[in-house]
Amino acid sequence: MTPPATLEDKLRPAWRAPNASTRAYEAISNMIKDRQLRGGESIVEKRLAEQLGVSRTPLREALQRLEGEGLVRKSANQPYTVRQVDLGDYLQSLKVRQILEAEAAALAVGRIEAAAIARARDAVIALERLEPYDTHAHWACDDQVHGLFINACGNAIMANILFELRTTTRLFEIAQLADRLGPDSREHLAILDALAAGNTDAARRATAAHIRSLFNFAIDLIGGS
Amino acid sequence: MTPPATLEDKLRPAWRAPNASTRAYEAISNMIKDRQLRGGESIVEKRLAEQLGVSRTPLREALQRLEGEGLVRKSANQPYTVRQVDLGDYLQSLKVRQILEAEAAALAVGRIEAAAIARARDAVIALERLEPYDTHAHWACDDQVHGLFINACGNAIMANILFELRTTTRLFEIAQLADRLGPDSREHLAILDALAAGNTDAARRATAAHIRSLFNFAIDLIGGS
DNA sequence: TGTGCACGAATTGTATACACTTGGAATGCT
DNA sequence: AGCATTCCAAGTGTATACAATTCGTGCACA
Repeated sequence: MTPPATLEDKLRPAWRAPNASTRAYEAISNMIKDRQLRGGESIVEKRLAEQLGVSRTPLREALQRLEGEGLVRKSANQPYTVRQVDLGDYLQSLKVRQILEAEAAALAVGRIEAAAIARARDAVIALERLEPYDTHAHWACDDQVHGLFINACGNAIMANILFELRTTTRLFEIAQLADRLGPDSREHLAILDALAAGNTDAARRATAAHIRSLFNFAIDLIGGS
Repeated sequence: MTPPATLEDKLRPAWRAPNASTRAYEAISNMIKDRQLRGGESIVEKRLAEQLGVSRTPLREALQRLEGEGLVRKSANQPYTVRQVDLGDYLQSLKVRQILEAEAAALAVGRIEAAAIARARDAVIALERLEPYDTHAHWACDDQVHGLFINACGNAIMANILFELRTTTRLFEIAQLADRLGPDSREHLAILDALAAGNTDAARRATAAHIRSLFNFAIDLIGGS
């Protein structure tokens, strides 16, 4: 019954219908990032499986992958729970990011096309002018800027670690994210400037300063409330 | 049929017979670290499941956990393969370790009991005098020294990342590990000295130097062969 | 009323059957 | 011979049935 290899088949070498466990993985990952599943919430396998239209087997595979990435947690004979990133976790993650991302930015100097930097700069400016403010766009812009030098740092191991760290820091429930629009934009532009100028040390400093700024913002927010 | 909670039950709150997937996980993890499963080797699920006395379901759970830790890899519809850490991966991991572990050592200063440092020092010296040389003991000593400050750095996120990085660097097939006995011992003692002296900067420098030494050792080994 | 225990529904853990995919050997064609 | 095609065996992906565990509920008893 398998149809002979048609032109179409050869045109999509990578896409191919993703299997059930991958579908579940992506769906749950998005549900967590979009806060449809909130931190601390426990996941009932049968219910979620039916909701996603897969059986429990691929669902559990997806959850295990997510556990490896730190998005959910589990202990024996207990249900999976969506990871709750508390202030302590958040600050610790930021500390590691400060160290590693600063170095990634330094390593990326001279390895990024000028056009890519320009595009990121445009995205930052567009975000600032976007009306009304949009959380999703904020994250997307953040991804573009940070991804720019993280992926160009030439160290895939470092890039992977930073990818996961950024995923979990994003889980931290930050109510006043909109207040970060101004600082983020300014600091992102400073990083992009340093990268464009080919200044290794400035890139390192600007990135460290940006993350230190996030750190202080969180402390002020909690401490001052 | 459940027997009433006996004294024994209350005495072992944490041990409890581990479930099948945990057993499989630990068994496979050890098989990989002991090189019973060699890098690049592909894993046939049914065969390994029977070998371990579990069904494929918990076996696959174990493999997924191991994939999250980077010990095995997999692409769709392909068998799991034991991760082969090539020179590039090894050097990249070391680069990240150099940055992070140096910082962990610095953070750990003043947070470790003097007795624990003394014990680690004894272990280093005992290893050097051990006759005949034993690979397993070498790793155990390495774990003790590095674990000492990694676990004391006060940042669980950083500690986890370093734990996994150390696991994968250990996978790199280094034939001449015995040749590292001298340098490792010397450098480990330097780190312990700095920790004992409460010298933050010295701890950072000694740790960075140690990992740089591993880096150069690998390059010389490959380049000079 | 409070405490402990037993029972049971709900949920997680495991085994197994079966569907789908892959890789390769055998086959046929040019 | 060389190349493409077909088919089969081996292996991975998924569903589902069942076993084991957990946790709440209600009862018994002090």
